[in-house]
Amino acid sequence: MKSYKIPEATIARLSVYSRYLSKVEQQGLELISSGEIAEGSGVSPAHVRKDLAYFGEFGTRGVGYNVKELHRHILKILGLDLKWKVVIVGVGHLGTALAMYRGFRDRKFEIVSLFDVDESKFGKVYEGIEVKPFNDLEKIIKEENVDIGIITTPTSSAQSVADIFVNSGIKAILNFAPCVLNVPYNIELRNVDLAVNLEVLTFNIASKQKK
Amino acid sequence: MKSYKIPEATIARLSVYSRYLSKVEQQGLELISSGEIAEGSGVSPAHVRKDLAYFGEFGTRGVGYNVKELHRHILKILGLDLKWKVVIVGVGHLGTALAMYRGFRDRKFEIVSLFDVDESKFGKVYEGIEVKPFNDLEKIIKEENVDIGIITTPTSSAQSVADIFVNSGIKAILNFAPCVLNVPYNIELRNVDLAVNLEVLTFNIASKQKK
DNA sequence: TAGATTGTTAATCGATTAACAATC
DNA sequence: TAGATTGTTAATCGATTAACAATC
Repeated sequence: MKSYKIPEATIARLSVYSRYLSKVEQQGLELISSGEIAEGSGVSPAHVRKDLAYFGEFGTRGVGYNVKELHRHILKILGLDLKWKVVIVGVGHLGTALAMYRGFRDRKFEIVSLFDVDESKFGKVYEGIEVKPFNDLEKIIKEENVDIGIITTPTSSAQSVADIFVNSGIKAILNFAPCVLNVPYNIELRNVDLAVNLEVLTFNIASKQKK
Repeated sequence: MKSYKIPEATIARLSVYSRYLSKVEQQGLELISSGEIAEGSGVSPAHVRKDLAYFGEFGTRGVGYNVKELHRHILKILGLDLKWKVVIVGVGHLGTALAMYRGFRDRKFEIVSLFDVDESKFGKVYEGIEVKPFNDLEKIIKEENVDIGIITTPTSSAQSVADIFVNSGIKAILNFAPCVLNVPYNIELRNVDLAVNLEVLTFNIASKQKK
């Protein structure tokens, strides 16, 4: 693996390629070209080849890529050959939706538990995942060696959840609360702001209409 | 408004600034500097000023920005002074979560209806929003002049939902199904792939560990 | 005037794309 | 050899950042 910095957009695209390859593999196709992957993923062929080139040579010139092999390589690159333990804090609609989200379950993510402060939710089970008291969060992260924490609480609690994550030795945080979290540089943090997506669309529509 | 192309990232940041300004406005603060907005939004002060500069001059040199005024300006830029009608197709966990999502309701988005093919869901009401038969989708979009359609169906149905959206004259689509949709160039399309976010994190953790 | 902070320019940095040599 | 497609380079494009003139 080469050592220059790899764009985050490249990683996001690799994830998209892998999902498409998974579909293609199920269809029994053996060989695929960068052009076909590009079409199936909504990017350019040059993009596909460049993205892959960061990590090695996976194809055969004049021929293409072996679907199965390339798929396995990409999963390995993304760390998806490993099993990842995840907890979700905040058992609202979004939290439970994520707990049951097929896109997470199809990969090797294991959702260890859900957590909430609301006593009335304790013990509830969603698709085999139990809701536990927020007070047990730190203990369980340590015991189970949880890798990733997902925050789906209201904004007001997000930072304190993040603090507990950090103290418990979690490695990465996926935050759905629309706020800026302070975490040490060695913790991977990714914010997903659902409302931003709608607002980019309204901007685009509105600017068209103004013309 | 100047006419050179505005980066999409700028729009996404404006949305974040507006949320922070909303908070600051509630606290009763009147003046704010680019540095403070930057800190509250997790970006650099230069970024804040550059982003705003695409749209005009909203501050006073040596002084800063009037919180209320700037907030109103940004909302206007994003098209959030208007009311937007939204439908959600696919009443799974994610669909209902989005229907009830505060981040959407706090803005001026009006969720007109939810739609599903499953008869047993027809007539159910989530926070005042009724689930209607998928067959009525086209009719209602036209009748109600719906602006934005959200897709939270399984991947296999996503394209056919998009086709109906397009035929019904919807202006923008927010797609949560992990697939590439084909829509005419004049329809605004935005894909949100929740699993990609987790996979960017696993890549980052995995590459650290390999070092 | 001195201090502060914006608006804008120019420099830097990084990502995308086109093109082609390598090679099956 | 001719055709095809990768891997890689170099050119282009665009976004970020630093720096500073403008100005309150």
